[in-house]
Amino acid sequence: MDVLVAAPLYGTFTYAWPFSDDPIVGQRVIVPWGRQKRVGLIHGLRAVVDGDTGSDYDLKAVERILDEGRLLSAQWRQLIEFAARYYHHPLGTVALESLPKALRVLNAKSEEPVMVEKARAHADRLAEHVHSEHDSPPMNEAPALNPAQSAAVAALVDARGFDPYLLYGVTGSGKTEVYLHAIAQRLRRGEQVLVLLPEINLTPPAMALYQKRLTGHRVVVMHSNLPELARTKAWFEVASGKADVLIGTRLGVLTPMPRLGFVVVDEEHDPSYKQQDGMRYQARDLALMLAKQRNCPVVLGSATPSLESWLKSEQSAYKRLDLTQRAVPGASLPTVELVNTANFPPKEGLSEPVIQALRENLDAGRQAIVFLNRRGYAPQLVCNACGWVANCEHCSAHMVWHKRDMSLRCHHCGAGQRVPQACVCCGNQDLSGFGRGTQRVEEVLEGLFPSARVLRLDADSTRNKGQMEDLLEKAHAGEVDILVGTQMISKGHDFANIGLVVALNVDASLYSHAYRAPERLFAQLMQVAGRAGRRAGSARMLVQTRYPQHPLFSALMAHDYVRFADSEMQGRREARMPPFSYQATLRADHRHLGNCIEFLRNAKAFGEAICAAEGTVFLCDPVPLSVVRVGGIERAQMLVESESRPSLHAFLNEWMNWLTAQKGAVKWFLEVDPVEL
DNA sequence: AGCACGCCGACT
DNA sequence: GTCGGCGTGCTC
Repeated sequence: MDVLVAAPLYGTFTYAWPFSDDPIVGQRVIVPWGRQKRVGLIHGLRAVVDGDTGSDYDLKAVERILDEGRLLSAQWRQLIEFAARYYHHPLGTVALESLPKALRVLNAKSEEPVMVEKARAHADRLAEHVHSEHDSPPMNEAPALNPAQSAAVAALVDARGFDPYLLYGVTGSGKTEVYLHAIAQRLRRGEQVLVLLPEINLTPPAMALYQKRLTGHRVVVMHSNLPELARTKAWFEVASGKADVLIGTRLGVLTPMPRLGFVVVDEEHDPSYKQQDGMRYQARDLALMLAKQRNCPVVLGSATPSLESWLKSEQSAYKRLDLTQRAVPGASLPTVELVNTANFPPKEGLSEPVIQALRENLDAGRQAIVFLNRRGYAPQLVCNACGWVANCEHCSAHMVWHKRDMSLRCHHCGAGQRVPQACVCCGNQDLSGFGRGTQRVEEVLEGLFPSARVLRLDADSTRNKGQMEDLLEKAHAGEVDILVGTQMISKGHDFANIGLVVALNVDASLYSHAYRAPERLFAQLMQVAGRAGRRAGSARMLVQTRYPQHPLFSALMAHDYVRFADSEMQGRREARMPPFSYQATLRADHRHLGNCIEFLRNAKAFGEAICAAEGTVFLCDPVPLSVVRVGGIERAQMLVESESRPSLHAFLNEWMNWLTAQKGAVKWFLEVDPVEL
């Protein structure tokens, strides 16, 4: 009997089966595990004859059966197995950790947490899904579609079998309406639908909309912030096939869906689809694999598709559906103007033309957005006498000054302390902030426009539950004149009266060594531009930059994603970078950087021995991460590249054999298709 | 990952 | 004298 257990160990574990009932693959059990007990998942029924395992360990017996029947279907296991194989992560961990906590950890008192029975009973109580073309009510309050939207809906409704689509639609072109209409029709066929969104913040409004419009169908949400019972209930509802629509963040893709017939990945370009710890998967890519395995259509939607998806559509691997016009008649995209900071040096971060535009916009009685991707008051606190800078003691990073709560905070490890009264180094009391974050820009704006109502929207101002909704409500109700915020303000929210958008602090992304930075910046600027002019009336966007001649801006001014994508794609093609090559990184963490580098050097030497014959896989030299130390741990990594995905994975498989055999204090992990480089 | 064992420094 | 820091080893 082969059992999967949540441990960072590759392979299955063999146990004896002492019960008269036959074991079922996909059933949970309790197994003895060293000195403890763990939840296990039956993965194979290989019989063990008379305790003879053919190996040298003592066979232990399964202790208890947790599920009466099969909990996890073969279809679900197929996706989980693919993910574990592709991302080179232990199968037991992948399988167990994708389940709600109640289903995978043992409770001290009763071994099966009460929550499981509650959630299971809740799902059992729901009416069985009955599929009928006729009693499925029509969609409520559906606005009329324009021809491009109708064509997209028709394609998505008619699609049969595995059929990937890229819905390329400018902001405000009504992609959500396309999803809703297509989903409504597909639900009538008795299919379950998976809708992935990049962020938790986007789920409440999506949930409200989908529930309102898809009456008669059960819509549930799933994300990591959901209270444990709610998540377990949602899981059972979806896994039992009782719920029809699952709206989820990336982990939603790992939920079993027995009747799955259609998959939507909204804002497919969004970097949040990439998990950044544990199994570092790309949920968009797993959604594609899920659709392939389940032989159903999948639609990726974006106004600024990832270059990966764009290339696929150019190669006709994905069918393109274009929405080139904004859905609301009269709504237009803002005119984009560049403010050259060489000619208009900013005072306190804002240049004269920007201040002027803000004033005019206020006078016209319209709202403005000021976008800058940096929270806090100032990214550095410096001593004006000796030049000392407040640094984090655990990380190689400056502490960020948060003036509101008089604290210094490290954005890498989360450490916080009070702002010192005087310089730690020389005792001078003249300390000041260097650079500007959202809090400081908020303060500057309040000083410049004393009668304007300024509201800040970032991770700090929306920390508490419901705070985000409250602030957005204020903005929608017109109780705000200027909204200052990070990228948070650019995602999904539909403000009615925005006449001006200002983008600050964009230059670092233009010539960053992170090769995806321009792609990300372009997407952010297009997205925040899309917040303006959603209703009738013209709007402006001002971008403050020292590099107005950068080609990114000419594409932005023309609202021309295709031009941007073409030029970026050409650069990637010439440099043989993704999507024209495939990458993986090996990272090493240890208290001393030297140990990380040494480990990686050995890994490189071994790796080169593996692939010397073929020459299709290239290993780069180990390098320290740009922020070397976080939380007292130093980090280094090395990049592995190949122009052939199969070659890369064949290499990684062999390399893993060596890596898993290494003993030592250096923690390492592989990342396939890394985004941050 | 957990968890236990074991070995050294610094405390009531 | 022990409390507890974390290096090391193990899990069918």
